[in-house]
Amino acid sequence: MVYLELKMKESIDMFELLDQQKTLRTGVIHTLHGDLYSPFFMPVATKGSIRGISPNEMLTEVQSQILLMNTYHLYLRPGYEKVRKLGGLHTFTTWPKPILTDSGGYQVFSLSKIRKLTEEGAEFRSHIDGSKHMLTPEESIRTQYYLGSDIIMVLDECPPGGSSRAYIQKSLELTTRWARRCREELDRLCEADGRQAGERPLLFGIVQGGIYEDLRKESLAQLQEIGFDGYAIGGVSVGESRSDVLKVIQWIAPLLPSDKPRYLMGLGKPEEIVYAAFLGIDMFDCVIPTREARHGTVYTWKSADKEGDVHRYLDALEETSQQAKLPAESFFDIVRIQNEKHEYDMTPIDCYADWKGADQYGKAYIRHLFQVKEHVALEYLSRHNLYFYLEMMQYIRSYKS
RNA sequence: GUGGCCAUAGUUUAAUGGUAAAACAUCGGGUUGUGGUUCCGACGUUACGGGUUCAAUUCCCGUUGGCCACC
Repeated sequence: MVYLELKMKESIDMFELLDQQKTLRTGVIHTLHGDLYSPFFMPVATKGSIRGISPNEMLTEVQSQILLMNTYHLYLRPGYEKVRKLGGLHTFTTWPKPILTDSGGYQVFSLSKIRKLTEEGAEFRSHIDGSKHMLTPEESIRTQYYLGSDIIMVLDECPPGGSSRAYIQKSLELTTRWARRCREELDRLCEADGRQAGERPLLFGIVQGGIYEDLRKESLAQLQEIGFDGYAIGGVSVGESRSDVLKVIQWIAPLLPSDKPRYLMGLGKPEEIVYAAFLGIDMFDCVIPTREARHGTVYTWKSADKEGDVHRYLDALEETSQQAKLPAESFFDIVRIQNEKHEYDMTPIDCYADWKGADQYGKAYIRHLFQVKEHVALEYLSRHNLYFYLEMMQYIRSYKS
């Protein structure tokens, strides 16, 4: 009884709700490597680094609170045993703040050539050397645990957008069985290492169910029965229409436990993040700011009153989010650096950006560097988009209705 | 001066007596739990003038331009 009370208290303390404005909430998550103020965005450091930006710069300049790293990639290279010997990801990469790792499942499905899905796990061949591997729920958890992750994700199956209702139902049940095995494996590892509550990494479950409201609810109920430190919405924006994506978020976000962090996996565009944050999502990750930057697309502010623009967008969401729609007026613009109209334009990419170096180069020069494939241009644009995203999150957190 | 070879997209090259193809470049768009150089689309009066033919980028003659060899 005392133990149960202690356990309940612990799980409540791990996440604290600080404030709520309409359906938008701000909070703090306590992890083994410090506190995270939500809503926040997690830049994707696939193999232990954001492409072209050092961990030190992410810490001191970009000032990200957390990085996401990919278990699939780190499992294959350098492998978790090597990372463990080197002191874990934080020591290895010199990144001192929290790290969230994914389960590796998503990449097994999207990258590896041959795969076979069984009750036991996902069999796949490495995209690097073709070697055969078996990713089970237990192996995924062991890998994330020994990498030294602060927030561990369960292994799940993420069916593509067009999957049938019958398949999605079967799939989410498998995901639940895997989630239970993940829970048990992490508990076992922590107990073996004598870790008390509060000394353990957090484990998040993943709600599946595609575009079906009842299946989403069923998936969530099954996961809650097992019990997790946080709940993620998975299987979103994997091929469905934009309106379906918005609908799924609108349905499921309010149903996620309010005393636990809520994580929307893999999204999204700036307006989608503001939309989901308004509906009560706390955590985000997406490759868009860095991948689009490498392909020449950057997000820029519309006016000098950046914070006001984001807040007005949030105001407008009170109406539109009820119909699962986005407000008509945006708070940002898109610049494609390769466009010819920038050929003689010596003004900065974003005259309202105020990160160090944002006004250093004119568009004409960046465009030139981009066209001749100078890596420095890709890094500059990645840096710009990451600053944009993190600044946007800051304005979401400062919202008062 | 004589002989030979060549001329196709911005560039480098295909092809065929019957609506000209690719790569790269250029231009425009895409990218949502990252295979670092990605994906999709657009862009041509086949050097010029004549001839043969139902039909010529293709065959013939000439013009212009380029390359090679010889004197």
